[in-house]
Amino acid sequence: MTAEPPVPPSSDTAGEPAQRRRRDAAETRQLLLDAARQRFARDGYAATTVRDIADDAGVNVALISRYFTSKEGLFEACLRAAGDELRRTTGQTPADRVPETIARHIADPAAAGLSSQLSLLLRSSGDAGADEIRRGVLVRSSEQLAAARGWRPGEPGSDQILLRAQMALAAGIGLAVLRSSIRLEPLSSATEQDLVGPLRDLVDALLPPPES
Amino acid sequence: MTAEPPVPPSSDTAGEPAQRRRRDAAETRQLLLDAARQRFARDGYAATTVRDIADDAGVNVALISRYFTSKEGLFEACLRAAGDELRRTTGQTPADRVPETIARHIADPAAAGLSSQLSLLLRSSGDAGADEIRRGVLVRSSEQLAAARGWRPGEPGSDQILLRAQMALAAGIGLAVLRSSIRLEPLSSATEQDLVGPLRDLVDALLPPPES
DNA sequence: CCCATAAGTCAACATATGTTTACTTGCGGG
DNA sequence: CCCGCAAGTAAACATATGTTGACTTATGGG
Repeated sequence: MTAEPPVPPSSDTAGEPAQRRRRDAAETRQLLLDAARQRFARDGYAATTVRDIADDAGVNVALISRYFTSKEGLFEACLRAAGDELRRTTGQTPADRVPETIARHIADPAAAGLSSQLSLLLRSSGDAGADEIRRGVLVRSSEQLAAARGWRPGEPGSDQILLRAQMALAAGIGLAVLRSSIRLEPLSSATEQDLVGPLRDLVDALLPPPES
Repeated sequence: MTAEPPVPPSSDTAGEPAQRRRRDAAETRQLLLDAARQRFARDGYAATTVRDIADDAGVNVALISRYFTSKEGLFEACLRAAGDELRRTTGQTPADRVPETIARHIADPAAAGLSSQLSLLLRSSGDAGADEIRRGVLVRSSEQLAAARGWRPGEPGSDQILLRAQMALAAGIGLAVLRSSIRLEPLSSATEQDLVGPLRDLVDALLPPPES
């Protein structure tokens, strides 16, 4: 029924390869990962069905079990990928550019951006393994942020900074969810320009730059 | 099996009535509401089963359908209750006491506190009706907070304040979830004392008091 | 050119879950 | 005291969902 033939899409618009090789395990895996992250981030773990994900990715449901063992395994893979992505994007940000970086990535209209990675981090599957992974990602991220603002693991008054970094992280995650999942207006349609000012105030108030 | 007889609990410890009348529709309804709010806030809508809720409340599953029509209806009732509770607790807070109030209620060890009401507000059932209710609660709350800091509906530069109030709300919600659902340490075991300082910094930076 | 094998599909199954229907129980007014 | 009716219970049902195993098809080395 309306067989949708292979239709080589005559790549004219897309800058990316776009031409999907017809059978490519690695690419299929990645398609599933991307579709899953979006769904999990937006709707949560339990509300997302494996059939939804497979349909979004344009592949068969059974491949989820094949490539990721289970829905749970796919979720864990998404968390790990979010951890990598987070480390990559915020990794070499100069300490004083943190608010701009967060603002730019959170306001990113492309749904593939950091926004969905952040949202993903507060979704839980109830599974202990996944919870452990997420906790690790969050701890590492907050430590990274705290370190950029003067936190040193052992130092006495230093744990205050870590706590404040986690609060900043919480603010970023809450912001991402209220914007992209809940779609609260006017927050949801605020631009990067609108967000960067308040975000700078927020981060600087929570985490004053090391010396001034 | 192990019939758990009516066991009149010889009210010695509890300050509240505690002595449950054996058949009381209003009380049963409230028990269901409380149990549902806790579950929905902690685990999300889809991950919560009506049997979980009924068991927590100590009543039969069928009563959910009877009193709230459906799981969806119960969820909406929880959202409405959260809206009322939020208006009540933050309603008559003097504008300059906002951070303390938030800190006190978020740090509240009693799980019945504002913390779970806030967490509830980012859980979604996917139903349009529930989404509308939640959006209303969030909008009213942010407007209330914004008004305490100088926002006036029509005024030109005033929408900046509303945006910032929504960011503060997002921060509070993210904080509540990371603390109570995700249990991120050290954030999770931070006391009210630990939180009030950073929270004051956060709110004051985002929403400077009207005139200074 | 062929076919072994990896990549992908299909259909069935077991189970968990929201909801309903018929039944039982205890409370309170007459 | 007693019975009608509200409050509560138990079991069954339909469906949605994660997973599996047998089957089909394209691909690329020999």
